[in-house]
Amino acid sequence: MNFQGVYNNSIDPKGRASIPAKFREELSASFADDNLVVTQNKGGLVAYPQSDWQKIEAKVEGMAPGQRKDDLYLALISPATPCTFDKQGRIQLSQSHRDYSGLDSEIREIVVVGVSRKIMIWSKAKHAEIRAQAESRIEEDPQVLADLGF
Amino acid sequence: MNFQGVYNNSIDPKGRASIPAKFREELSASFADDNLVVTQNKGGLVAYPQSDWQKIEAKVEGMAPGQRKDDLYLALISPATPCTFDKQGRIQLSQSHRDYSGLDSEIREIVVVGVSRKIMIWSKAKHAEIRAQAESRIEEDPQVLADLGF
DNA sequence: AGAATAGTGTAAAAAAGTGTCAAATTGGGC
DNA sequence: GCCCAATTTGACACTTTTTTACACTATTCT
Repeated sequence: MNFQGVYNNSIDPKGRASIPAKFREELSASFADDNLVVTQNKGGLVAYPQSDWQKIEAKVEGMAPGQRKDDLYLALISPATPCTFDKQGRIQLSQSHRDYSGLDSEIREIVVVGVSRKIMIWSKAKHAEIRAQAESRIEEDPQVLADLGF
Repeated sequence: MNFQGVYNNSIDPKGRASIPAKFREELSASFADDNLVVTQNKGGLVAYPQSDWQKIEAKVEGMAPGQRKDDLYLALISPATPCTFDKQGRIQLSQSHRDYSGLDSEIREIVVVGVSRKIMIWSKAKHAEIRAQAESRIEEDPQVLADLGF
C-alpha cells in the first residue's frame, strides 16, 4: 500500500542509485506512476511519486509571494529533479544531490528507506547517525511507546 | 515546463558563465526564446527569458513617475543586460554583474538554479549561505512543511 | 601610435552521463 | 540445504556536456 522497508543498496561511480524492486512495484501498483521526483531535505534525499510531487509543488506555487515561499523554492522545489528508471532499476542522482547528501564518488553504500508515501535515500553513514538520533529521542520518553502499544 | 534543478557549473577567467544544457533546451522549448536577460537581485544574478523580461520592463515603464519607479530603474532595470549563448553554451557576464555578485576573477565555481521562470546564478559560497539560511528558516516552523505534504 | 586590458571565437581535452550486457548476489520454494 | 528465478552490481563502450586553452579582435589608456 505504501513504501516500507529498509534496503542496503548501492550507487555506482557515475551516481546511479539502485532502487529496490519492491519500491518500483509499489510505485506502479499503488501510485500508478513510473517516475520519482527526488529532492533534498535534512541532509538526505527524498523521492516522491511524481503525481504526489505535483500536488505539493502546486500548493507551494499557489502561496502568497514572500520569504516563506522563496525559502521553500530555494531549499526544496528548485533542487527537485524528475528521475526515470533505467532497465536495471536505477535512477541518476544529480551532482548537487550527491554533494548535498554526502555521496562522493568513492562511496558505494546507500540506504533506501520506505516512509509512507516517500522514499528516503541516505549514505550508509548518515543513515546510521539519523536512526540513532531517532532512537535516542524515543527512549527519552518511553511512555509514548507504551501508550501506543509497542 | 519550467526551469528546475541546481547545477554546479563554472565561470572562466574572462567572465563567461556556462549555463546548463537543460536550461538552454527549456528556454527554446518552453519559452520559444534564445536569449536571456541578466540582472541582479539580493546579492546574486537573475536571468529571465528575454520575452518575459520585456513584459516586466513594460510594466515598470508604465508606472507613474516617482521615487518607486526611479528605484526600480536604478536597482533592477538599468543593470539588466541581454546575453546570447556562444557555441559552448556560455554567456558573458558584465564586469558590474560580476562585481555585484562577488564573482572576482579567481573564482571559478558558480551555482545555477532554476526557479520557475527564472534562472539564478550565485557564487558557490554565496549559494551555500543563502540555501542554509532558507533551510534554517524552514526548520524553525516545521508545521508548514507538514501542511504542504512534504 | 603602442601597450595594456577586456572580450570573443573556436578547437580539443576532460568530465559527466547513458545504455546495455553479463557476472554476482540474493531470496523464495522445494 | 540446494536450485531457480529475480534482482542487484560491475564493467565497458558510447554520447553529450562542460571545461580548458589559446589565438584573435576590439577597446581603452597613456
